[in-house]
Amino acid sequence: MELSKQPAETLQRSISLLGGGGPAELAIRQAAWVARCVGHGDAAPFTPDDLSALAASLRTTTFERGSVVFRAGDEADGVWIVRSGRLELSVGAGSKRAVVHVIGPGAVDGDIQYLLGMPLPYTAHALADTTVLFLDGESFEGLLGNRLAIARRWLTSVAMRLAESQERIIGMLGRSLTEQIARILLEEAVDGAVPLPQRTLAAMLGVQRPSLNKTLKEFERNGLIKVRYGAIDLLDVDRLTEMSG
Amino acid sequence: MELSKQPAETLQRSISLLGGGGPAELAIRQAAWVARCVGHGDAAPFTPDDLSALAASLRTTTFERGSVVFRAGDEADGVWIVRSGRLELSVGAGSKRAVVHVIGPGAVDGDIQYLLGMPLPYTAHALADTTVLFLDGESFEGLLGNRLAIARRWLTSVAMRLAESQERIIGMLGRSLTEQIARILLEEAVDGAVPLPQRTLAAMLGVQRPSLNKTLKEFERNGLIKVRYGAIDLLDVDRLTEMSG
DNA sequence: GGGATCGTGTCAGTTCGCTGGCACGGCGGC
DNA sequence: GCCGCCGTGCCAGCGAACTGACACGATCCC
Repeated sequence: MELSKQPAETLQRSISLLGGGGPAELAIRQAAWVARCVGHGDAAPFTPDDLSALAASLRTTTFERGSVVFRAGDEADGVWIVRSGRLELSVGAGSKRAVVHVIGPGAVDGDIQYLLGMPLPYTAHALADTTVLFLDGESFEGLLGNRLAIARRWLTSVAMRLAESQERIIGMLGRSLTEQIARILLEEAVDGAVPLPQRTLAAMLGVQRPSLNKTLKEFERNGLIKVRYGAIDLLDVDRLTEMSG
Repeated sequence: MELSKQPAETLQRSISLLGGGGPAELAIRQAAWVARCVGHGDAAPFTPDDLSALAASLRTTTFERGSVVFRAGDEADGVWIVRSGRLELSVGAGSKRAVVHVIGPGAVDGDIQYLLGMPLPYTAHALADTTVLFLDGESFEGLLGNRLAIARRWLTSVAMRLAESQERIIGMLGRSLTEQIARILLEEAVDGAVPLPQRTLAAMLGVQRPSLNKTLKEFERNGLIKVRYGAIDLLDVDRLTEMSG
C-alpha cells in the first residue's frame, strides 16, 4: 500500500508547483515546518545550519487511506512526522482493539522507541491519505548528539507529549463515561467537528460502541452535538466543557 | 512540615559518616547518583565537568511522612529528584481522589512542568519520610542549555517516562478490572510486595475500594497473593503476569 | 444503478462495579 | 494497657456498561 518512498527533492518539486522557489529553498522550508512542530523556540532557536542539517535528512513517504505505516512489534528505525492526513495508533484487534492516539499534521512519533531501543507498541493506520516525513535513526542520533538547539527543542516536544499523556490518565481515572466522552469530543475536535466513526471513539475510551452511542444520542437530544455519518459536530462547546469535569 | 532546606554540603556531611571522603567528593557522588537516574549513559556519558556543575546546584530537602512536597496548581520552579522514600502524586480528594503515580528513589518530577511553564497538575504527598534533591529552574535551564550530554540524557529520561505513561494507557483501555489489578500489582511491587494500602491502589485504578478488595480476596483464595495490613505479598508472579493480559 | 461495505441506532439480558455503611482487627500514641 | 485511628472485610441494592445481534442508511466502487 505504500505509494512512494523517496528523497525529499521529489516532494519539493511537487510543492514548487504551488510555492515557487528552488528545490534547496523548499527543502529548508520543509525543515522549518518540522522545526515549528518540534517544541517551541523560546529557549533554543534553530540556526540556518541546524535547519539545513535537518532538511538534508528528511524523506517523504505517502500512504493511502487504510494502509499501515508501521506495525506493533516493529523495530523503530527512525522518526515519523505527519505532514498531512491522520494516523490512528492502535493496539489489538476486534472487540479488544484499543486506540492509543489519533495524530495529525505536526505530530512526531517513533522517536521515543528509537531512543529507548524498544519495539513500537502500537500499529499506525492511515485514516486518510497521509504524507509522512521520515528521519532515519542515524541522522536523528547525529542531530541530537551534535546540535544543542535540536536536542533542547526535542526535549520540549517530548515533554509536551508526556504532559498530554498524563493529562489523559488524569482525565480517565474515576471519571464517569459521560465526562470522558465530553472530554474526548473536545480533544479530538477539528474545526468544530470530530471526524471519527463512533467505533474509533469507543476504542479510544476502551468502551463498547453501544455505550458510547447511547450517551451521544443523549447529548444530541440536549442540543450539545449533532451526530452525522462518520463524524460529530459540536454545537455547544461551553456546555460540553462544563460536563467534562 | 518541611524539616530542612539547605545546601547540599549539609547532606554530604551526614553522608560522610557512612561513606568517608571529603564534602566535595560527596557532592560529586550525589550528582553521579542523579546522573545514573537520568536516562542511561550509552549515548552521552557525563564528563567530570558536567558532574560538578550538577553537584553545585543540587539542594537537599527532607519531608516527614504525610507532608506535602508540592500542591496541584503550584508553579513548577525547578526539578525534584527523589533520593529516598516515596511520593504519591494525586489529584482531587475524597471519593474523587485519583493517584496518578507513586514514585520512589531515582524518580524525577517537575521538569516537564518547568520546561513547559505550566502549573503542577497534581499534589505530591510523602508516603514515608522522604529525602528529595531539588534543582532550581535557572540552574536546570543552564545545564540543559550549555551541556549537550545533560540535555541528551534528560531527553532519554523524559522518553522513558512517556513510554511508561503510554504503556499505562494501553494497559487500562478496555481491560477488565481483574487484568488491571494483576498488572498494577506487578508494576508497583518492591521486593515481592506492594507496600500500599488498598485505598491507594484503588485510587490508582480509578475504582472504588470494595471492588478492588473483592478481586484481591479472590486472588488470595487462588494462592496468587497474600493480603496483609497495608501491603500485599505477591506469591505467584508467573500466574499474575499471565492474568495481566 | 446495484451490490458490497461500512457506519449508525437500538434492544434485552446479563454481568459488573458503585454506593455507603458497618464490624473487626492491626498499630501507634499516651 | 487502653484508646483512637486507620486499614481491611463484607454486604444488599442499585445503576451502568457489556454482549451480541439485528435492521437500516450512507457511501463507495464498479
